[in-house]
Amino acid sequence: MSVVINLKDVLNAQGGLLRSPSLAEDAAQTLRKMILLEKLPPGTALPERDLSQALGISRTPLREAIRLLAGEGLVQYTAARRPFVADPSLEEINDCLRIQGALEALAGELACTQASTQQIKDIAQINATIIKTQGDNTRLHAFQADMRFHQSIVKAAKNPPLAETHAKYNARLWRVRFLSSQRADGRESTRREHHEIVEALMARDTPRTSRALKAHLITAEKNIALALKDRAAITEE
Amino acid sequence: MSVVINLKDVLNAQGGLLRSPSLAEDAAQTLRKMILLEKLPPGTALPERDLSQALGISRTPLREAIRLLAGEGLVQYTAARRPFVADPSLEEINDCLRIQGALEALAGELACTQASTQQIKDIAQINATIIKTQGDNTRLHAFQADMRFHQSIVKAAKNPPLAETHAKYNARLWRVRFLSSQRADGRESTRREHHEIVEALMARDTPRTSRALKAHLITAEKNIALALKDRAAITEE
DNA sequence: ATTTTAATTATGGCATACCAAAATACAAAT
DNA sequence: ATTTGTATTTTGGTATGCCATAATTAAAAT
Repeated sequence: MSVVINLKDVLNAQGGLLRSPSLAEDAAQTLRKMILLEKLPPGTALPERDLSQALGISRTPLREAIRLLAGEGLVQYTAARRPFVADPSLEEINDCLRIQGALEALAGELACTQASTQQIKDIAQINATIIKTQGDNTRLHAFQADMRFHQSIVKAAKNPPLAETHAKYNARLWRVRFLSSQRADGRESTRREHHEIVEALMARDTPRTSRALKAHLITAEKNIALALKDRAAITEE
Repeated sequence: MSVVINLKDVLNAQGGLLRSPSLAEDAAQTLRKMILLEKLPPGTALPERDLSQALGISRTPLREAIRLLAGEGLVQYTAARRPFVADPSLEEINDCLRIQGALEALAGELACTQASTQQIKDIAQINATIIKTQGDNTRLHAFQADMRFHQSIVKAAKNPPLAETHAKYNARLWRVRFLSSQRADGRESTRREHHEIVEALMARDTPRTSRALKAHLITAEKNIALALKDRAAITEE
């Protein structure tokens, strides 16, 4: 008996490259962006027929896309099972941020013992890039760099389910975090906290890393509360 | 303009009672049980046609059920998108247990400040019942009581997304935890650790509760490793 | 004018049919 | 006997149609 190794399987094992996405996954990605950029504002109804027609696909894959987003918390259902864009209260956002904080703290702890030196260097490198390009890039780019920073830490923890759950909460919090990243005042504390996280990681100091990441998420909580308050003031003019 | 309050909506808001489950949800529950009781052992292929026929439904809701289970990590897909019952390695199980540990620790911390005295009493009560009925109930009942104990703590944290994610990892770990709960030797340490958790909660001592829950999950990790080792020895006879 | 009730429409749940790609079985060649 | 090439079957992805129920509108009754 010979062991057959399929090239495609091997490639796909590495993070699902190569595999052409289904219409449902495409649609989910499209809808995700539309929700996060508030092209589909919170509370918007998502009728299957209209949406599928708008995206040029049939109801079946569109339905599946909506279920995916519901699994991420971006879409909810009414009692009559009608899907709509989730409109999380500040409380719910804070609930999610606390979870994200616990997940990142765990990731940081694991990274202290699991990460390769190269991975820690990479994390430091990403942070250096963030500082250097501060200002000249668009806000969107800066924000995405920040996401990469946190993702690289989670990745260094070498715990795939953790990465998955973390990614889910990232998606769920993307919109409000993007909102809060627009504000200039939190920038300095972000820079300082990132520095502390990198230092703690390089020292492979587990409790310090954990503390630094938790503190960072608490700061995020404060900034988001301020951003939403500002926004509410603007909206009701 | 009058504000219309729909009775059904109000009832459904309380945890989705009343709403008759869809065929997909029914099927998901059926499959969940079959997977967890190893009626569908790890690695089993889950062809849509056969399964839907076996359950007496069409492919559409069956597909949806499979996606639900995939979202919980109970089902995975091959590179060619063929679903099969997940067969987690000991490593992956431990990854999940660490996440569950972090989630429960967070829940315990939140419960210390958020839980009502009644809720903490309830938690203590559930634990008392576990101790009292130790032995005379079937192992399944004892196991379910243990689940209720942990769930009641998470519930007391008053963080719905946390409860949701915790429930997901519970589903994912159900099978191996059930397996390990069959072993008699871990029983005494479980009893002691449960006691410590309850004490810490009643004292509303945040760090102590956190520590107690983390320690409990580490014990679980050890017991599960032993249980899987035993089982492997039996299987290869 | 307001409330009830009936008719209409919109919407999600489900079943089914078709297709392309993957897996399998089988035949031929070496 | 092993490998290669080809036909067949299996399987997931997608589109579509029908149905029951919820939402909406129109009509009728008070």
